Order: sequence, then C-alpha cells, then structure tokens
Amino acid sequence: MEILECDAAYFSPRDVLECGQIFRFAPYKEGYKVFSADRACYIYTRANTTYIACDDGRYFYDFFDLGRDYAAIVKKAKSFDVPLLTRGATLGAGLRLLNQNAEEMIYSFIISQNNNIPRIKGIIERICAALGEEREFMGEKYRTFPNSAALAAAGAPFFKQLGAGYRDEYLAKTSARIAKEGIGMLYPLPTAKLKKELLTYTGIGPKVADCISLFGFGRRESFPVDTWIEKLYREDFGGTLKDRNKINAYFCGLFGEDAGYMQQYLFYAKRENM
DNA sequence: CTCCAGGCTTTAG
DNA sequence: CTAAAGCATGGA
Repeated sequence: MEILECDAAYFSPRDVLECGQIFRFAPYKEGYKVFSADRACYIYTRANTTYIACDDGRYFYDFFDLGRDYAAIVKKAKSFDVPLLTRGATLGAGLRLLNQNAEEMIYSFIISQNNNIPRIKGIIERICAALGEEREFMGEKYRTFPNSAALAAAGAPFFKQLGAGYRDEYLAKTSARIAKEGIGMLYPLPTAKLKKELLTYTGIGPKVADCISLFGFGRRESFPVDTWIEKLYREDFGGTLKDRNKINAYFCGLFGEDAGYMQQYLFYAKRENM
C-alpha cells in the first residue's frame, strides 16, 4: 500500500467527490473509498493533509491531478473579480479536477443527462454490480467499471431493466460502437475536434461532450453548460443568451485555457445554497 | 397532482 | 438553419 499526500487546503475529499464529476465513491472510516475503472483508493484528511492510500500511486497521482498548482488556479479565479466565482474559489478552494478513465466518463455522462445525481449513482452502481469484475481493496470486495465489450453484450433491455430509462438505447449503441472501434483515435485530437467527434456518438450532446472532454481527456479549456450554469449565467453574469452553445462560447472566451476549473468553482458556489 | 434533474434525438417550421 | 415536442424514472 502506498500513501500519497496533498495539502488539505487544496484537496477536500468531500468537495472533490460531491461536485458531480465522479459517481463512484462511498464514505469509509475517516474519509471515502473512491473507485475508477478497475482501481480503488481510500482518501482521508488528518490535520492539514489529505492522504491517498492505494496500490498504484502513479495512477492516483495523475487521477487526483496532484502535479497541478491549485493555489495559482484559485488566485486566477479570484482575479476575474466576479463575486460568485470568488466565492466559489474561496469556499471551494479544496476542489480539484480529476483525470478519469475516458470510457467510464462517456457512459457515466450519457446516463447523467436530464437526471439527478443520486439516481445517476444508482444506475452506475447497478451496472458495475452486474457486469464489473470482482476485485478486492482493503479487505473488501468491489466491482470494476465494465469494459465496452461487456456493456455492448448486455444490450438495451439490460440498461432499461436497471432503470436507465430512455438512455438505454444510447448506452447500447455507443458501447457497441466503442467495442468495435475503440477510442484510441480520440486521444490525440485537438480539443475542438475531440468535441466534434464525441458529438457523433448516440446520446452525447454538447454538454455531455464537454464533461467527457474535461474529466476524461484532461481538456481543462472545456466548459460544460448545464441547467446550473445556465441559471448562474443569467443571475450572476447578467447574461441574456438562450442558446447553450453560445453561452458556452461566452464562458470559453472569458476564461480561456482554465475554463474548466472556473466552471467547477461557479458550479460549486451556485449549488451551495440549495 | 406538477415540476425538475449536470440534455439529447427527432420532428416541425 | 432554429424551435419545440418527446423521452423514463424517481424524489420533492
């Protein structure tokens, strides 16, 4: 077992996990167990340090974005002098953007459309329980996120029966395509082309493509526009545009290469008062 | 009962 | 091209 460390001021397990970028985690002892693809780790905070206990330090160093200077990102967020963003970067300084498995992001965010987080988590959990491979971590069994071949073999009725609703066909079609083609050709694409290509998969629209790009391909210039962003765009930026693609272009132009981080702070701040 | 959730596809104009 | 209807499900 390896232990990685990070300044807790810039790594709050609760904030990182509950901000909607990841759906597979569970409270455990002093913190959480976190699952990604076929791996697991245990994260917890003691005093001023957040610890990551895992069997594969290299994987989780990248996964938790530990090479990134978050003090600089928080500082940049505050420099825009937008009250909501400053508030998000202050209260949510412990946020981090994860570098997750691309295929897991594709299926997870197809499920996320027009859906709520507790239900999204439940659907993904049932998919893993039924199709994932059994593994063990810290004396407890868990299941991996299934590969595309296993998902494709399950088919639409399986997803429907799990409660995926009308997204059943999206999952079936996209997993069949990826099982056949793979997604290796996507990694080298520049971000604009990556998004364009992701839009050709059934069930992936602009918002889902941006989430996959941001969380699954490490493209920090991506800025997903969902109902919350649309709301804060109107209420906190005085925006009047209705088209989500145009709202996306507005924020990308405003924030540039770190748009994804700003999006997380804004999303965090807006959801705080629910 | 209606409304909404980290929207997308299909169809109509 | 843009606008709106339809879509499963479960909780508030």
